[in-house]
Amino acid sequence: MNTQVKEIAKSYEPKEVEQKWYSFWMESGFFQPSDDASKQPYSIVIPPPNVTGSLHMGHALNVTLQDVLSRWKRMKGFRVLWIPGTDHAGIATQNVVERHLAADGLSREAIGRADFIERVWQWKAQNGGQIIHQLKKLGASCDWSRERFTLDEGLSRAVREVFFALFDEKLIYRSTRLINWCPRCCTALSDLEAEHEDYEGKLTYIRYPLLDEHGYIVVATTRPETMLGDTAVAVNPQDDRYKAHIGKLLRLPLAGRSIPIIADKEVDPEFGTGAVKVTPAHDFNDEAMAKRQSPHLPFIAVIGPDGKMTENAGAKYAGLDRYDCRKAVVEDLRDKGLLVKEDKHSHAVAHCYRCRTTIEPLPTAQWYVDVGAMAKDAIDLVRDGRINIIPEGWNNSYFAWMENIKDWCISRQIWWGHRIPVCYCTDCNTTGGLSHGEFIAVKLVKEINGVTEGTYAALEAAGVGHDEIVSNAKAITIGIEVTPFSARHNSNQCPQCGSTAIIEDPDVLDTWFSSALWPFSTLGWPENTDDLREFYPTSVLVTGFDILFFWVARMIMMGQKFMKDVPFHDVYIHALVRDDKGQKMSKSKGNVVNPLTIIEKYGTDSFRFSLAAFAAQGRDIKFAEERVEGYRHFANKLWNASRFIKLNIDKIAPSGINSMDEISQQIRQLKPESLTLPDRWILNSLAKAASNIDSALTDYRFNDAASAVYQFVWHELCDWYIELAKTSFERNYPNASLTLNCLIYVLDNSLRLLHPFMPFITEELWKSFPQNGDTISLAPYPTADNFITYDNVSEEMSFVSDAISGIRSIRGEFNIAPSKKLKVAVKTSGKIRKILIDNSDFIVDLARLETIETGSNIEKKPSTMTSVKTGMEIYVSVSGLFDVAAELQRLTKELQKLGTAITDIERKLSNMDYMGRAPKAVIEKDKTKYAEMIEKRDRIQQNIDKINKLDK
RNA sequence: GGGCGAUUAGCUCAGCGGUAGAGCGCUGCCUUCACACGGCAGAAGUCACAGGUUCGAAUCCUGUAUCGCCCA
Repeated sequence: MNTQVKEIAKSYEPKEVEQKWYSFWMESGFFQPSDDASKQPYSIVIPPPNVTGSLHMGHALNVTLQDVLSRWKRMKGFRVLWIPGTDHAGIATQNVVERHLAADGLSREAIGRADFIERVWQWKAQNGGQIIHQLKKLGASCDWSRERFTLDEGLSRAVREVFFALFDEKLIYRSTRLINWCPRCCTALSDLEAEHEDYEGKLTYIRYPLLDEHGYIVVATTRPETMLGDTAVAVNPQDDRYKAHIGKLLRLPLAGRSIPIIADKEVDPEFGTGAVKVTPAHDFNDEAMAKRQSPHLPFIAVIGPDGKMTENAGAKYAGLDRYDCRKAVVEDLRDKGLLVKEDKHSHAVAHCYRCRTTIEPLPTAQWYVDVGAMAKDAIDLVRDGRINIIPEGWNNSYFAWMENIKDWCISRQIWWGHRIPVCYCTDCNTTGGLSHGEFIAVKLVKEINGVTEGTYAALEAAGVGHDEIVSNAKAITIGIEVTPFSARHNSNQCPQCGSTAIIEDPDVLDTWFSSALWPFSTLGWPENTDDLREFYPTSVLVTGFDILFFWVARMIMMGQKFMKDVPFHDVYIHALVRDDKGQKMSKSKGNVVNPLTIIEKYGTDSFRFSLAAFAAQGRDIKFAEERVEGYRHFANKLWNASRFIKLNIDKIAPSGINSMDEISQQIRQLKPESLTLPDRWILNSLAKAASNIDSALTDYRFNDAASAVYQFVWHELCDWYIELAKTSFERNYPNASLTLNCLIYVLDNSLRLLHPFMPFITEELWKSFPQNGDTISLAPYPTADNFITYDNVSEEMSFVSDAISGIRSIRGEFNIAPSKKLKVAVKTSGKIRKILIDNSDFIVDLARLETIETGSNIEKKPSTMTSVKTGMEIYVSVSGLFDVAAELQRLTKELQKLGTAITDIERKLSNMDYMGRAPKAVIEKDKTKYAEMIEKRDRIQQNIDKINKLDK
């Protein structure tokens, strides 16, 4: 088949190319897994980006790496399925929509739950597609026909199924204890969602007077306002200062009640005064301490869910914001002479990961998952190597977290999310014999029959009916006394008493609960689908370490629990992308680099290639824009290499060329002697590069793969082979068309090697040559065993390139213009001489020579410059340019360099320990090197002697 | 407080027992018929510091310093 090649522009312009090919790939369905069942499956689920999100550097890196893997495996003949999707991001999305409502003077309470949810869906329909669109801009080869959303019908079903199963096993339970509460989002958070940050605060020292005697005990606290909820002061039982006071009573200042002095071994005598106030309702340590006492200390909550002081704080403080209250308490203590001092004190404070508000630990009833047994299995899976974490340095973090895991708080007091599928009967009685209605607190959106809030029972008594309560409630709080029942079979009727006065649990599940099911819910579970059978477990999960616990650990637990198998075999954990100074990118710092801006400036391929090249294991990425620019140059280089080839097709094969596939066939069948030395050399180099790249990708060494392909394309193909090919073409060698074919073949393979990193430019170039395939994205990926290799080529080529480099060095160091043709004589003999003669055209052209002569009896002539290489002495004569002093300086410097190396190696070789203990191969290598260096040194010395004799 | 990681050329980073590497930047020469988003040549590093293990350490071990992260 003979086909003309299209014209090609002088530089690469990414924009239209990218749009064109992405549409083509999508329309052709190349991203959907092949239906050839004989192919091995390879599957990845995307870490679902937040539906409110827009593309940031972290997504870009994450998605690029997954795309590299997907495209690479697809080309290697796997049935690749990469599932995309987004998560509903409960708190974040709800916050966004609430902000919109606030702008219109509305609130979610004002419009009610059903309306609000409807509005969130509308918002999602309008804005939720942004991140997906941006992933496509990156070139992500996801199967978009399988795109999922954590709140879609199928995934919601999976969530309910898992909930019911765990509930029935009693692994999901409801309990009242301290939780991390965000007073702004007004919801409970899991431990992971409370982020600790160091904060420069104060340590306040307060006197607590003894009740029955004179004197007082001084306690130190970072939160003076919580003293209003103190129910004890604790000291270490070994602390001699306080031993005598244990068991006595104190009068709690401001509040006036009496509280005991207790002993607890966890009290650190070094902290503050060694006596600490105990506020069980507002501090996790104090809660634990309270529960260690027998009987338990009372819990007095003085701060409410809104972050304001409650009635328990006393009339004076009730209603104050917790921070205003802090000031008031300190002032009042000062007035009473009970404030000792305030010291500066740095300590960690927990913040809401969504809104940065300071967390308030509050005792509330929440739903939990008992993760103990699942965590144990999840630890074993990694320990046994059934799941590999790469790089393995993360194993320890994983184990440490898993081994100390606490039960997972999964209920959130928000509206957007998977509603917790349990119900409560308002008519049944508690174990204590009271009506459930007594323990259900309701706030109504409006006044009905004169009431706006109260217990369910009280509202009923006021004549507000069940339906009226439910449809007008803006908040319902279900007491822990009320027995829940699973909504699996029936949510309209109480299974105990048959009553239809049923209240649904008002809370929704933590978004991560649905994310934890992602690897199997996206494949169709709980249906036993073809996808599920085919693609579970998935092959690899690619993610950042920041969600190792949030997400990865929980997927492992849920996958093993419900699929009885790992969710993925490998977990590749990549770095965080920081700014060029190593700072975490954040909006508040204003150092965010927008990936889309970079893409706009440099093209998607350059950007992707940069990210892959940056992705060395076990280290954060400092994003340096100059590197992206460098890789844009690389894209342009590749473009122009293709351009060169095409221009030469017109010259060498004016009637057209065969397809790339046919050329491949032909190259493989060629006899070595029909090819030039450079032809054979580049084919060998290609084989080596392909092997390095493929094995780097196998090990997730993306940066090594990227630099190997860069090195090959630029420094072997472009710098050497294309230059050498020009000789064949310009001198009209009879086998010039074979060299042309070699070039096309090497380019074809280079494009395929590069495709996973730079999908657009490679498709554009590949499709501009005649070939049999529809798309490079399904062309076979080159691996070492695809190639014929030739013996001794690398050594033979090294003599040619040494000669060229030697002459170029002289030209460079003496600033001789490239246009000045040089006369060169090379003293050499035997095999090396033959190689130089056979390839002298290449040397003449690349070193820009007028003449070259070789021989064993060549003698240095006066005023010639010398380069000594292995097996040859090169003499360059340029009349009028010779500078004795400069030449002597140059050679002497080289001699000195060599001298140091020789001394080092002599020391080694004369060291009996080294000779006795080092491996033989190492010694042999050193000996050979030594002999070569000595020989080279002697010849340089001889040349210096000659200059001294001839030119002085 | 516990743990992890980093410290290599001006900058960003590879290398992780056998003679220090890349990209960018820098210097000189060159607008040579693919590419100036280019070519050729060149300069540039006590591999944080101090000990130790080893025939041999940037690489392994111990400690110190600085920076960063995670967990409490």
